Amino acid sequence: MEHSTKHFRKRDAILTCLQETKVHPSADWVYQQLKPQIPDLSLGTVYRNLSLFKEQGLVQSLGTVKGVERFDGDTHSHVHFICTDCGCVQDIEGMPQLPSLQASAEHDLGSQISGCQITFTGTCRNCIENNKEEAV
Amino acid sequence: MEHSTKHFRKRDAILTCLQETKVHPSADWVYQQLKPQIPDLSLGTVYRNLSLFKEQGLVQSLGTVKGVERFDGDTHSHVHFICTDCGCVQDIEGMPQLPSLQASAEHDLGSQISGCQITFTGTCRNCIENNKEEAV
DNA sequence: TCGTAAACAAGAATGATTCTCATTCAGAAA
DNA sequence: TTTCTGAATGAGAATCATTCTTGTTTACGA
Repeated sequence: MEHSTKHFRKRDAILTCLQETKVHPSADWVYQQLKPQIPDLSLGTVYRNLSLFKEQGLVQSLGTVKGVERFDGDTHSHVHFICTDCGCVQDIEGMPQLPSLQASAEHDLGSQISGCQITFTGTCRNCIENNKEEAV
Repeated sequence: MEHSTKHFRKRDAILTCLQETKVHPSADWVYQQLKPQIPDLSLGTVYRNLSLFKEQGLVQSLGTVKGVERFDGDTHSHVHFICTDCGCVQDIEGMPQLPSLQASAEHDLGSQISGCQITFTGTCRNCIENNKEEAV
């Protein structure tokens, strides 16, 4: 955090919030999260800074889940699992095939590749449990 | 096409349109495409059938590109390249690592995985060319 | 102290997608 | 054939995430 003058306090708070959570949040989640500490925060500011961070590569977008864009403050290349039921997102560790996959694609397309996004979808453990209960 | 009575003519046309193109279209693209042949087609019908096809697994969604959901009538598991400049989508063939990657993820998460989506992003050849020209 | 540019709040505007409701159609039943 | 029922649809309204606009505040250099 180089700056942190009053001028950047909100920007810094948004980035920190992104980096400290593992929920892969939406803009609105970040807003709701910070609102109590920063009552005069506006949702537009969250959106504005989020897209700024994306440009700067400080944050990556996972695309939209149920119509809402989700972000990840962890920019190292990794794989995600998205529950199509509740919309939660989890990291998948490991995946030793990743570098080779990326290399194949680059070979296929030339050097034009700048990003790679791998997403598995399905039903998370929680939702599987809940669905069982409902069925009873 | 089992049915093709007047009742299903529109539904069939939408599915056929999806399956015959390689552009990975949006709902509106499909609508614009079919409108000349089917003047009384409504955009709502395209959306309605598209989400029906998704449920039935006849069509897969690639997620949103520039805020618009894109679809693929080719449901066999393959990899996509999306140009962040013009928004075009291309298939990437090959990728022998795919089955192994999927297996790893399933091992990691249990048997809950139902889908996998791999997307590379970057700038397509056309846009690279165009950018060069603009720079002159 | 001024002037300028960035950051911001608040709320309006946009636009993709979904929903509502009245209508039409197909196929079964009478 | 006529009636009935449920699915498919058109047209347009409603929704809701995201972006844009306007006016204000802030930091900072001249």
